[in-house]
Amino acid sequence: METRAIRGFNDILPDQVKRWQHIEERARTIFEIHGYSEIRTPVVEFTDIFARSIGTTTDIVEKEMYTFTDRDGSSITLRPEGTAGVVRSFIEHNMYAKSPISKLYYMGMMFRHERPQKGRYRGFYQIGAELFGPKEPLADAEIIIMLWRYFEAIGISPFLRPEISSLGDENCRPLFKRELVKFFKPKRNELCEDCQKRLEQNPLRIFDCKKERCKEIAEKAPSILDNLCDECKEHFDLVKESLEKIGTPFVLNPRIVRGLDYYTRTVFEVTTEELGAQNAVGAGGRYDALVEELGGPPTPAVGFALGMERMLLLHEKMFPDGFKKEADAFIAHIGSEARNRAFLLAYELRKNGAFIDLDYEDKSLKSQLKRADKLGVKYTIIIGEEELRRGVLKVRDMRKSLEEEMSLEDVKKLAIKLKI
RNA sequence: GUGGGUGUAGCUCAGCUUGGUUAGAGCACUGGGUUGUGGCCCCAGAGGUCGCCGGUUCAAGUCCGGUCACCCACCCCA
Repeated sequence: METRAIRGFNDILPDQVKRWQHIEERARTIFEIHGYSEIRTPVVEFTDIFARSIGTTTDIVEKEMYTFTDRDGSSITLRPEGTAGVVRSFIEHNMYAKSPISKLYYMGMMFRHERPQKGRYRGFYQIGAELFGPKEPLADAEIIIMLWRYFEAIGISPFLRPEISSLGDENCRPLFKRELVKFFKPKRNELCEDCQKRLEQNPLRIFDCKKERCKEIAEKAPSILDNLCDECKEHFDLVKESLEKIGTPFVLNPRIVRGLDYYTRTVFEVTTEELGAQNAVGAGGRYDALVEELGGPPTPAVGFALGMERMLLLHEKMFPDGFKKEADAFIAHIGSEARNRAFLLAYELRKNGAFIDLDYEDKSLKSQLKRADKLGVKYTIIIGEEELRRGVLKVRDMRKSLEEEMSLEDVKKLAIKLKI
């Protein structure tokens, strides 16, 4: 048996974790000032929850889910995305009865059995937000504005292209689909094999095809944005207007097709050129029918999900220098008596909130200073036998190579010096 | 699920074309040069199932077959 992680699942090692924490911490602060609260839902749900929300004919449900039979015979699935579980929780805890509006965000691991490649893993992390209750376009706008604000806050917005569109509602979308079929039918034989299938099942997806010929044909196809019903058009116009007022950038892309079936009206996608084929960093939209479909009361909603690993790749590009918390000081000691005293001092300083490290064994002063240097500390405290006798310690400024003696007992004064 | 590329030290890689002593380099690590002072430099040391299995051969890191893993792309998506 080889000792290794399961294919497509990665360890996030200490060197990387600081960056992860930074991205997560920024999400928390930005989302919370917009009124969102974190929710943590289980990583497994009954399979049915995902099948009903994501759509039974999507690739995710058809061939990418980690589905198991539980001991009682029920079918359970590792969550392939976050919205379904949040919606389930929203319904189960009657959140709609407690408040007309619920604003929730989540972060955590998702699971899809896909072939791994750059920016795509079987176990991956998403950060997402969901806004339940308001049907007004201001809600769509706010969530997109918050999303963009977040990208700016973590510094990756220069890499990103925000695109928005509308998919219409139950009135105009079916009509548009019929229009599309009417347009593509005569050119059926020129389309690739996949697109011929899409023409039957979900003609909107032809817009997703990467084949040159299909793209060429699709270019002349009618645009959903010209075929919205009056209500949807007004809604979309108001979303755009609000974004413009705030100054949140966006470009119209009437060819956005989401991979999940539940979206209605506003949809958006944030893409990048920097990541190769997996170019979607975040995406979302409105899903006014999902809560009701999963057994809740009719509740309009809008939300998004972001790919952590993809944001991280961009963040590394933007800020290549590692994110490392540097120790405030290192304590070097000479002799076993000094070592015990150093251990005690470390404890006292840490009680004062300082980040202190030291060696546990008796090593040469040279090697201890070497380690202090590697840690990048500003100060090294030296306690030798001689210092111990005189009740002092040396504080060495590693940058300036200057040393200063201080009392071994006056920890407060020492702490103040270290935290300059 | 399909195609291509790559697997040699902790990391980045050379060696493979043309098989031949104890498989190398740089970085990192440990010790020393300084009996108590880091970085730069010098010296020494430690560290390897050459992904795995099989075949060819007197002899395989090197050639052949298979297999697994990783990466990239298709597909799909965050």
